[in-house]
Amino acid sequence: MNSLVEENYLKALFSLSNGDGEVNVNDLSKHLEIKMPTVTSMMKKLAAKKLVHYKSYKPLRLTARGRKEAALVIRKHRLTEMFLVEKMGFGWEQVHEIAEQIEHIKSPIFFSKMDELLDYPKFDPHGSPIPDINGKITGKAYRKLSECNEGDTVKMAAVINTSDEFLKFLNSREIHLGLKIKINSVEPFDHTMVVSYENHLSESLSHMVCERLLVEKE
Amino acid sequence: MNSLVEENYLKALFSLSNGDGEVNVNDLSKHLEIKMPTVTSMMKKLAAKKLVHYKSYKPLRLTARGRKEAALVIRKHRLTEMFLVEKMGFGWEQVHEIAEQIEHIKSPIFFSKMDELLDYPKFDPHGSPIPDINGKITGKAYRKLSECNEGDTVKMAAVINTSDEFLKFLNSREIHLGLKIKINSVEPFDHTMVVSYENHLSESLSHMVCERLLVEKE
DNA sequence: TAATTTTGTTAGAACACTCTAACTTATTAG
DNA sequence: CTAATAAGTTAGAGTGTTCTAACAAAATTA
Ligand SMILES: [Mn+2]
Ligand SMILES: [Mn+2]
Ligand SMILES: [Mn+2]
Ligand SMILES: [Mn+2]
Repeated sequence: MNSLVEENYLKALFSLSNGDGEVNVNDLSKHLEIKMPTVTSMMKKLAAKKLVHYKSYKPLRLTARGRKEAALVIRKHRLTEMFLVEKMGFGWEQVHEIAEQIEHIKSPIFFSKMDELLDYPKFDPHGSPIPDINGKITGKAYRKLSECNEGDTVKMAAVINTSDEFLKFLNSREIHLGLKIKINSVEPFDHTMVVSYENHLSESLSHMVCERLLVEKE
Repeated sequence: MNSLVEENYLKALFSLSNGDGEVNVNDLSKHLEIKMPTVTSMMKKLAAKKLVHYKSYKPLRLTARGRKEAALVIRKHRLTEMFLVEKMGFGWEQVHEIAEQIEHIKSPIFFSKMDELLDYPKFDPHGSPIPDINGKITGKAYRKLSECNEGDTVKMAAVINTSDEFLKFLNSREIHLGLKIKINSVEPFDHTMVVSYENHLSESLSHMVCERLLVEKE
């Protein structure tokens, strides 16, 4: 059984893993806001538990077991977020902090009950895929809104790096998952996009914003 | 802000407090399954935080602040149990262990949302009163079934010291809160009661069981 | 009352997790 | 290719929570 602290390290390792699955101590340290020596010693501990491949001065990699256990924590996090939104009436900008705590509850039945009540959801309220009970993730490859072109019509599929303020901004513009957005024009200078959707006929979205919106082509 | 561990000590102190509000280190130690020296040092820490009155070799007493903070943890515990039963479909024998963990979640809005969704419940699934947001408890004085007499008809109001096995036993006899029970006879030798209710015309309940059932006189 | 048992405290240590300071290895810039 | 910078490690310490061993006080028994 992993501790709350270990679970948070595993989750961070997982989400910082790119294509090659490598993570730098430094990046992990910054992401968790925990100093590098502390991270190093925790990596040795997780290596002893066969959850991380650790070699001095080399990038970190989760083992297959580590990846699975990380995915199961992420599963609990995302199921919780979905439950909070769908069954308790929270806004999508309110649920991350609560899920950050509830993901550590030790009670398989608690999460399987959530799963059942939600009718086995595939995505969390921010559009991120919910890993299955074996830790397998079946994620679609969405594209960033910022990479789309003038004239495209796209559908909102997910948001990246979901901070409170960003989600509140989206709320203020009535941007939500499933929304159909038409790209009217792209400013060549700063990549600001002018888009229209529903009763918003001309809304400007900065490049920062468009980088954080994942969409599907129609 | 109290830690998870401190919250568990406060809760234990509260529930071990009798009329005079005094608790022995030894009883607390046994209740928490934590050795006495550890308890002593935690009591000094809680005393430094003005949550406990501590004098060497004297019984422990919660301060007014300590009592309030304990009641607020118990509030979170009981709200959670009620939510798990009423909104998630758990049995009353399943919820205590989960609530033991969720009571430590730091998120006022999470618990106030539960309270709202449950329409401000006054009792938990075991009949224990839920303290209000100020830590005030308005508990009725029920009586033990074991103290009632032959011929009495009573209504199930609460269960004491709710263990898994005990609640499963009650389930197996279809005994639940609100149930009307008639006492047919009391065995003078061992105080076993023969009772009837609903479609159970003659059910024997040992003294141990009757000691743990709280009832209201009709 | 005196001996014994129970209850409670002190001292010292261990484990989990965190930090700063100092050092080493790897990467980047000139 | 060196010099400077960035990344990573080691050593040593601190906080929170727990333990065992030894001792002291209080309560109980004889
Ligand atoms: Mn989240
Ligand atoms: Mn977390
Ligand atoms: Mn309970
Ligand atoms: Mn608890």
